[in-house]
Amino acid sequence: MIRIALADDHKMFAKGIAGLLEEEDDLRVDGIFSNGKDLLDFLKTHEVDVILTDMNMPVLDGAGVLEAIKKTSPKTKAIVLSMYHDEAIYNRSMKLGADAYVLKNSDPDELIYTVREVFEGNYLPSYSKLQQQTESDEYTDYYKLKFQLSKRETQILRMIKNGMTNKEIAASLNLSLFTVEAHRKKIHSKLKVSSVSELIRKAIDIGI
Amino acid sequence: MIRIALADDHKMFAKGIAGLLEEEDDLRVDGIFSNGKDLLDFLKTHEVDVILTDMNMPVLDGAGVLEAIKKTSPKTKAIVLSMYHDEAIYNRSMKLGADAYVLKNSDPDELIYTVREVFEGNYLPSYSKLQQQTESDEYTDYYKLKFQLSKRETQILRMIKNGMTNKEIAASLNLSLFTVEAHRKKIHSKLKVSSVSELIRKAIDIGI
DNA sequence: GAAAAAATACCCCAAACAGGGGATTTTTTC
DNA sequence: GAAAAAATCCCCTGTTTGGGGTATTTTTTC
Repeated sequence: MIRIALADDHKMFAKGIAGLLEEEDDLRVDGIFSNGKDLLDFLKTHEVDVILTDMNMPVLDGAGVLEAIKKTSPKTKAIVLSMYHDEAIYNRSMKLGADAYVLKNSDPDELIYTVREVFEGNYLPSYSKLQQQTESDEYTDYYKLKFQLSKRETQILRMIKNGMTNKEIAASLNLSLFTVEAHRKKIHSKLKVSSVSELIRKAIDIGI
Repeated sequence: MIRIALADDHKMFAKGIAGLLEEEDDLRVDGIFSNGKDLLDFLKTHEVDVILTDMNMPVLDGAGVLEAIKKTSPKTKAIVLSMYHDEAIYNRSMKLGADAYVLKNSDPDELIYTVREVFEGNYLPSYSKLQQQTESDEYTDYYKLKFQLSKRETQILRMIKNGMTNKEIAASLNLSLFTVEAHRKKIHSKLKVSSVSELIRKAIDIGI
C-alpha cells in the first residue's frame, strides 16, 4: 500500500486528485491540504511514502515543502504537480529535490503511473519526460490540428506564455529578433488574437 | 437523487469534480466526458437533471453544449464551470441559457450547494454571486494580505488578465489612460513583475 | 476632524509589441 | 526531384508598455 499526502490550493482539484488516486487498490490518500504548512504539520505525526505538492500555494509554497521534506523525512518521495510546462520551474523543482514533475493537464493514468514508479524508486525524472506529457495529450493534438501551429510556433508560444520577451527568445534560440517577431505574427493570425494577454490566455485554454 | 453529467477537458479535474459530487448522498454522476460532443452523445440515450460544463473544450465547446441542451432537453439544468472571473464570458453563458456560473477555484461546497439549488429551481444567477465566489475564497484573502492590492487595483488586474488594453480599461471605467497606467505601475511594483505575461501568470497563480 | 491610503490625472522617455510588407533558405511531403 | 510548407531574416510605422517622476482630490481609518 502506497501512502500519500497532497497539497494544492485549488480545493476542487486537490479533492479531485485524491479521489482519483483512491480508486487504485494500492494507493491510499491519508491527507489532503490546501497549503504547504498544513501538509508539513500533518507529516510531523504521520508517515507517508509519497507527497504530491503544487508549487504555487499560499502560506508555504511548494519550494518550502520540498526543502522541509528533504530535511525532516528524506525517505519520503515528492512529486511536484504543476500547471506550467516551464523549464525554469522544472529545474528549480529538481534542484530542491523533487522526485518527479507532473503536469496538471496530463492524463490521470500518467500521474498514477508516476506515483507507483517513484515509490518503487524506478523513476528517473528528465525534462524530456515533461515534453512527452504535453505531446501525448490528445487535446493538445486537437488544437494543433485546429490551429495548425508548427513546431517552432508552438515552442515560441510556450516561451511567450512563460513570460519571455521576443529578445530573450531570440537569444535563447539563437535566432534573429526579426524571426521571432515573424513567428509571433503568424501565431497571432492563426490563433486570432492581437495582444500578449489574449495570447497567453489562449495558450492556457488550449493547454500548450 | 440528482443525476449529473459533466464535461471538462482537464481530465484530472473532471474526475476530481465527479468524485467530489459522488461523496454526497443525493448526487450521482452518470457520465464524465472530456469534450462537449461526447456529453451530447451520452444525453441522447440518458436523461440527467443537471449538466456541468467547462467553456473551453475541444471538438465542441461549452457554448455549443448550452445551445444544444436548451434545444433537445430544455428541462435539463446547465451549470458552467469556468476558470475565469470574466464578465464577458459570464454574460455569454447566461445568454446561452446557463442556469449558473461557478468558478473552478471556488470552494467545493459552493459547487455542491449550487447544484442542489439549481436542481430545485431556487437558484437565481447574478454577477454579484460571482463576485462573492472570489471574495469568499480564503486564499485570495491570503494573497490580498500579502500583496495589499486595493479594490481598484484588483479590478484592473482582472481586466488586464482578461485581455484588455489600458485604453480599453480606461474607456470601460471612465478613467483617464494615465490613471490606468498609474494603477498598473502600482500593481507591477506590488506583485514584483515587469511585464504583462508575468502579470497574467501571477494573477492566475494567486487566483484573482 | 486630522492623518493615511486610495484614486485620480499628467509629463517624459525608452523599450517592446503589432501589423503591414517582401525575400531567401531549409525542410517536408508527395 | 518538384512543389509546398516551414523557418529564416529584413524594413517601416504606429501603438502599447514600462518605469521614472509630480500633484490634486476623494475616501478610509483611527
